[in-house]
Amino acid sequence: MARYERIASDLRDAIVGGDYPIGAQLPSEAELALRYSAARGTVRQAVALLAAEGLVGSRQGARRIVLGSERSQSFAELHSFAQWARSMGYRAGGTVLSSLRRPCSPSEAVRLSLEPGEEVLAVLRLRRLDGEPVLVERTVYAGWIASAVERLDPDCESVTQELYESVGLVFAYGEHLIDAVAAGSEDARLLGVRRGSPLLRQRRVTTTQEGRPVECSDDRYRAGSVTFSIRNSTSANPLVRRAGD
Amino acid sequence: MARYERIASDLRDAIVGGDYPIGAQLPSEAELALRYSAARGTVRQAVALLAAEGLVGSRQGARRIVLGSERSQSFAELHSFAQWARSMGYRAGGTVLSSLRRPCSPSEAVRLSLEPGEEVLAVLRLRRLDGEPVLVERTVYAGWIASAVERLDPDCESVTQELYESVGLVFAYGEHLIDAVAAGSEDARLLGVRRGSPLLRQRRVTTTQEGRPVECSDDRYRAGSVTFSIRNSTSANPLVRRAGD
DNA sequence: TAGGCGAACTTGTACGAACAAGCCAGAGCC
DNA sequence: GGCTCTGGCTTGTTCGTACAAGTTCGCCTA
Repeated sequence: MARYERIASDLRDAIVGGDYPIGAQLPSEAELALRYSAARGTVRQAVALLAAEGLVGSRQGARRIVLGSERSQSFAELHSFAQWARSMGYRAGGTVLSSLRRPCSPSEAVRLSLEPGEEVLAVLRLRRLDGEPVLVERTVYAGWIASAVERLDPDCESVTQELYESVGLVFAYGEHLIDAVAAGSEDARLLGVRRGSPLLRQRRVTTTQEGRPVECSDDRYRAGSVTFSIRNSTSANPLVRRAGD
Repeated sequence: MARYERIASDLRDAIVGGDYPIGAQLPSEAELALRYSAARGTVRQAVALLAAEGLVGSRQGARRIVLGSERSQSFAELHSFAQWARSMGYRAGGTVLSSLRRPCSPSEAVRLSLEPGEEVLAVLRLRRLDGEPVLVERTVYAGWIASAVERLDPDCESVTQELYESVGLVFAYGEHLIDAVAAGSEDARLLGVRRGSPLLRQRRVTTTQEGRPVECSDDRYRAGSVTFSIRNSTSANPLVRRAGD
């Protein structure tokens, strides 16, 4: 673990633990540098990490202040339903309802950087939280990873983890589009809600470390089961609003 | 404008302009440093900015790669409906439907760091995009800013901008919770949809530069009108999934 | 031909220094 | 008392250096 990560982790623990309540000031960079026997640049890397997490805010000339005290977790939680569920203390379940190879559609070709008509694997999964169905996942995998996906246990808990362990595949980058839609008849039947009732939809495309697209997915959460959360500031902010499509 | 911001802006333009298509490699830090006559550290700050925006990805040892080419805009866009609409080329409209001083509820007291029962200003606004109603905004302002809000034009386009110009108030930090809900009867009437139809809800709390809460709001978008978008990576990611509440 | 090895390249981490720019509180003035 | 102004503190920006760690690709060998 890098030095700046250690410092960041230390400060994060102090904030989460209440040593620095919301609104309080953090020690100055100079003082932290002294305390950890590190250069000021290293301390700055540490607090930049906390700022990116939305835990602290900073303005030139003034001491850094604590904005929040909730631990926010990383990419894995957003990408992997199972890992998120586990970290929250829930029991995640899942079932593959269908799995089918077919030629990709034009829009899938664009999103997955494939040739038109190239073969993809379409999988429909129902995910459960403590036994309750909360998520319908319609995922399309690029052909080159299809066979590894097909070898997975249909009731496999964490697809992400299994793919890492079996073929060393790492999901590294993702783009996510979030909006609300009405439940279709299949959604309604699977989630146990009425047709037309509100669902939170997350469409995503995930790529490897090299930037190669692996899968795109249309995930629909039962209303009330999941909320997305983000902290931002004038300087840093990755979440953007878009016109509907 | 700082040097690293100039470099970042330059690279961003090149990416958005197609000089570096998705999947392409960026020049090495050393080469960029040479090209811009800057130290490597400065170049690193620049590309870190692009990485935070999700435009490029990076791994130790390998060249940085381009992940996306869409310009993502900042905090202002997420916070201010009018500024976002303008940047997208839409005409934003808005009307204050009601404005009322009342004691704050217990939950509002917590979110706005107020004493229980302290006075707040509750405002109901309907927002339009090119004339079409797309957003119902239920905002609660802390008492200390209430009179400035009441002085605003009821049809004022950008509350954020007006408050900055009239009292110098800057919205600096925000926390946002995003989920889906069914339209209530008031929502349905105002947005022209059926009761129970899906809405995208964004609940937010905004604070000043000093970390002092200014307002909290419950915004509901008509389904299909707006999508939230985020890019993330294994290393940087502020958007998290939460259990429903 | 397939596989392994290594050298060159590239990004990550850390240090130290200097100056710029903004904030804040206390001193001093009206 | 209230206002202004200044000096010290704190964060922001930039430079330069050095080494660590990971990737890539060509070369050599079996």
